[in-house]
Amino acid sequence: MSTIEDVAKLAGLSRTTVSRVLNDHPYVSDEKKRLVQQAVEHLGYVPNSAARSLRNQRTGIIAVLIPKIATPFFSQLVEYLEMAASAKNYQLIICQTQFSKHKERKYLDLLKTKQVDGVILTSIENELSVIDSYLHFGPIVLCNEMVEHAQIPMVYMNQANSGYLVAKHLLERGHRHIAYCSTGIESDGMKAREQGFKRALTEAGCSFNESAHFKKSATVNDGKQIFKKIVNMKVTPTAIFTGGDLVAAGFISEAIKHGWSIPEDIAVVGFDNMKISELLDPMITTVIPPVEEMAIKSMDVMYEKIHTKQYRSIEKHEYSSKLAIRESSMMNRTLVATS
Amino acid sequence: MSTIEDVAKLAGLSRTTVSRVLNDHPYVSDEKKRLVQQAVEHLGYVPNSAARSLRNQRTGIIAVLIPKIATPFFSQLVEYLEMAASAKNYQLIICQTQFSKHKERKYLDLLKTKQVDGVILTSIENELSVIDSYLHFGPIVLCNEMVEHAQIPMVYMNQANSGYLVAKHLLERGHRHIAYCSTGIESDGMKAREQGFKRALTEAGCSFNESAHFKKSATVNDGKQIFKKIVNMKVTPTAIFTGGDLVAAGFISEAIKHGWSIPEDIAVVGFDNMKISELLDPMITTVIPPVEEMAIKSMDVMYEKIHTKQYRSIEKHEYSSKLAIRESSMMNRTLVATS
DNA sequence: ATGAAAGCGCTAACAG
DNA sequence: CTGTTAGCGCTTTCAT
Repeated sequence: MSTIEDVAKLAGLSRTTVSRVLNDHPYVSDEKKRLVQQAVEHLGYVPNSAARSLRNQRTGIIAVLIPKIATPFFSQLVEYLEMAASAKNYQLIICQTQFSKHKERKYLDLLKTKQVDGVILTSIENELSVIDSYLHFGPIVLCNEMVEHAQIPMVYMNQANSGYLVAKHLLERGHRHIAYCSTGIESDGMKAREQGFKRALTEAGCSFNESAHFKKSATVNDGKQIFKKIVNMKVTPTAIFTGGDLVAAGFISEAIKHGWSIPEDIAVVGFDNMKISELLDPMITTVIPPVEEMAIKSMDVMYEKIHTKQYRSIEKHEYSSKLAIRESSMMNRTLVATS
Repeated sequence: MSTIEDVAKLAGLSRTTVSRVLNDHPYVSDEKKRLVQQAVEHLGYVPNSAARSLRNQRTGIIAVLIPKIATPFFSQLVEYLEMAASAKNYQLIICQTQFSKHKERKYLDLLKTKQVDGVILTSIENELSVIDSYLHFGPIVLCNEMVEHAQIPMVYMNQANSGYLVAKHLLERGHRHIAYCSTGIESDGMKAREQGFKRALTEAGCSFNESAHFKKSATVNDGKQIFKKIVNMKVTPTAIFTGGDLVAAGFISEAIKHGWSIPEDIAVVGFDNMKISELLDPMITTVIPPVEEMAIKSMDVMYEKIHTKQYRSIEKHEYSSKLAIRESSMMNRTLVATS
């Protein structure tokens, strides 16, 4: 492996000049430039990045902390994050926290050891104060998370609006009795989604029945269980917002197994726009989160933070999701008063 | 940010001793050890990894090259790779090649610049000779790819066996006319899958009809198209191996739309064990690739290569997939002679 | 058991 | 426009 010294010798120049050529500095004569390029070519020289990192105090690497990469939503997010990073000549280190406080802290330490120039958090396991304390060592950007008063730049989807959109859509189709499922994640974002949902109901003069509020639903199986509960309700809802496509899929599959028709017997709306939502029969109406926008913005913000070195700031970058209206909710219901 | 020098000063010792304590070297008195630990604690000192990398000529980072991370199979693979890396105290850099030769080469350069200690390739875009030339700069492990005579360690699934398993299963159910779909990827692995599939047929004295061979099928839509073609065949197959769950899903969805019953009218077998295969009605019989085993082995091999520094070697580590028999093929067909 | 000193490979003052 | 020199933070001979 040849070093800059070897190149300098071969070209009959100093390391400085070689370095200048390599880094496109001005004030180098075209002749020496050529000389250097030839020597570089000849030796197959490539600069050593550890030496560069040490000298420049930057690594060109950003860590992305994720609960589990195989979750469709997150792998999607990572895909866009990687593209955005690549466009800015950054590498991405993937860190799976597995929902562990300890792992999250361990990975945040990458900031202290200067192994990365910044950290993107896509979920938060530790107390805000813990996260906040790391801001001393480098930039952190919250992507897909929002914490009310944190002095950390945040990029997230407008969950209140998402919830509102779904409710509005169902109300417009004549539904007055709509079930709601929470994901079990108790973030500010999830609270906002619920509030947005309820606000739409209130505005429509429609009350929300807490008995139709299902908590901690995230999996296919949860969806199946919810159907079983709904079957036994005295007043069954005419629509359900499952909060996730997997839950919706499980719910629908169980419903069909029991001879129900979707959306005739009950309309279903999911969340995430997973591939599966287009493959089931009926295709599932779902919320499309602004994944690409969030990824690009997060990287932009990160880039800016790295360069201005101002890490602590209250910045909220909000993006709106869209509703993909598909078969599972595609039917107008004759208005019927339900208490 | 404090350095080892600061720690040394505060503890009233030399950098050497501090370094010895930090790296668990022998021959340090317990007293000085304590002194160092106190100083480290007091200053919140953490070693700088760029300096370490430069000095030790190792980064503790491994690059994983992947076409697209959001592909379920790959995100699954990355999940396990990250866990295996983490267990060995390595970080993973994610590189999406987007099927581009150029990007693949660019990322392989990470080996030259010594930004990573090794590269795991999960697909191959460039000529073998190109890849091979990088072995000069560091270890490369092929994970999920197999190239006949390459002197690069390989970890992969036994595709011949996978194809054989599927054909055997369908033959046992009485099928004599089975359609086959190729993925469009022309790797040795894919060829082996096809050969294994055909071998089972031959062994059963059953001939394969090339008119029932569909090429380049990878997406849901491809599956739908294939159904349309099958409908119009003079002799329709009684079973189809779609080579992928998405293709299977598309095929089934289109078939049902046309009033066909699965598996009664045609049995369907997919590949990959994607979540969707369990959610459709009927649930899809599919091949479960040994993802976790491959990930763990790849990391083991990588670890060994890094430490022995013997990068070029012919090593084939083969793992077998399993067949998840589900509804889409769960039916015996009365034996009927077909030409 | 401990320390002094060299050096990993690179870049940026500074001087000319 | 070009070269000399110092130093980023760490580990490891080599002495003692």
